[in-house]
Amino acid sequence: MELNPSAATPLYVQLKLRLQQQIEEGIYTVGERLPSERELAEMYHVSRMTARQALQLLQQSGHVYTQVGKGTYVSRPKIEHELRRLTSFTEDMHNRGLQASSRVLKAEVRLADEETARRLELSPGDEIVLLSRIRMADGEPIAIEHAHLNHRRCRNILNNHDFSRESLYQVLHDQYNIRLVWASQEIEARMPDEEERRLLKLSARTPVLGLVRVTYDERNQPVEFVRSSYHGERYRLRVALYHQEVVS
Amino acid sequence: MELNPSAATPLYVQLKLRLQQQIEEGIYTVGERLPSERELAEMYHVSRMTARQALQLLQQSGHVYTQVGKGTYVSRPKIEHELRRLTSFTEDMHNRGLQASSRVLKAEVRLADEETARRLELSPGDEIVLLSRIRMADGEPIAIEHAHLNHRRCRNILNNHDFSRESLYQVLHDQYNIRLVWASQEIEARMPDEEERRLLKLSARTPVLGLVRVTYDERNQPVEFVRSSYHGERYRLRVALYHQEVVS
DNA sequence: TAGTGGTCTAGACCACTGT
DNA sequence: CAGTGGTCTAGACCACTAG
Repeated sequence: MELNPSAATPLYVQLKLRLQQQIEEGIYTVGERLPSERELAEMYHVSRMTARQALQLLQQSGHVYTQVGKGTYVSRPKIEHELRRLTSFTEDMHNRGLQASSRVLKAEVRLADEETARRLELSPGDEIVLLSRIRMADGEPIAIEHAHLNHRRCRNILNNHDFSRESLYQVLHDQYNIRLVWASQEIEARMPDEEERRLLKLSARTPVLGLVRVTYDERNQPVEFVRSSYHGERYRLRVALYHQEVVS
Repeated sequence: MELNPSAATPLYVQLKLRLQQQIEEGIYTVGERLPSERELAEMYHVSRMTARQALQLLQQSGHVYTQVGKGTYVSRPKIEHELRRLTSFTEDMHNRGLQASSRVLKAEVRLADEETARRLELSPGDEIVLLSRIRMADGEPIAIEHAHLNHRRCRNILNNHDFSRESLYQVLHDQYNIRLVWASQEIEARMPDEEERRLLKLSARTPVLGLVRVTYDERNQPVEFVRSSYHGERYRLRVALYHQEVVS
């Protein structure tokens, strides 16, 4: 029942997690009203503002919804919770219960062409890192992925890593302290070119899902520009869309 | 300079909008530090908590980012801000500078088949509304869209509306008080069937972008199940992905 | 050392919901 | 009417950052 005021995690986060756990355990069921903000404050010996912050986190994560004058209620569980997240290929396959592996096609420093420069907001001729990989699930080729990075942000990244095993996102985070926050993604259906057909072992009439993604850090600076082609019959992309904020 | 304490919009929203406007006007430029929370509180005669809430809104909308011990800084403007949002076809086309129009293929009440029942969390045989439309941009067919709704949530919706002109989302909101909050979307590349080829005027080797979307209201109850096929050469989907909250 | 954002408290008034 | 969430105040202490 008690929260730990001297712990490193804030009280409102502790309370959020506690309530989330109780919802997941069925102590509070779908549609049921949670204790009011004032009751929670009393139960857990915190101020009402702290209880309120916990409930706001729960609301943001989709576990509860509030009704003015009535109370806070448990939402129906969200399916596919992980859709919210920007995931790596490895995570994505893991979520699907498949074993991810990769083969590196190219890993080199080169000069940015016009499109890469535009997407990464560089000048043509600036140095970039190109990492091309075939992505496989349970040994079957699923996608070809060409990732372009601003070389200035990740010097020597190709020297110390084996990207047939390591995650690019993980390395960017751990070694270069680059946190990827959001991505803009364009998706199209098209017929594959000769190389794609060969590498993905596509039959004559199988299209590919073409993705172009630019990933940004917390300052909205482009970090990564990826062009990838997914096997039309073996891959289905899943995303979540949200209706945004009341304000503005 | 002054905020209006007696206005209907809360002070922190007023302040958020004020700051946002100043950022957009270039009064605060990219990378520049905003006044501190305490300074804002003094400048606008509000408490620090109120100023803080305004800054949190600005952060959530991607206009600023904070650094502990340093301050709050203006982010680089986000391109394609509208990606965040769950948009209707009409809005989508409008954003692309195209004129949207529709032709209704079917509009009827029928019994749910197995998949529709599963997606809308109904029992097979429950009544649903089926609305099938061809979507056009500047007169050219872009997509075929089959929308399925739980008939219980929107009785008589087909009697009073002309969905070749009206927006389904608008009607659900205005007349049935249904607010669509988020959607789970599956995307695939595939070859069209005979009907799709005919209706979308596809050449022999043009694939389609197949979408399956389930849209949920604030209680996470499924409202709409849509199956649509987009012309592979005339349409490119754009979405934004986010890396989710620090807290679990 | 001074200033920053992050957390937390203990109050207050408001509009809205149900009985 | 009593209870609810939404807003707002005026303080406080903390860990972190910079000069």
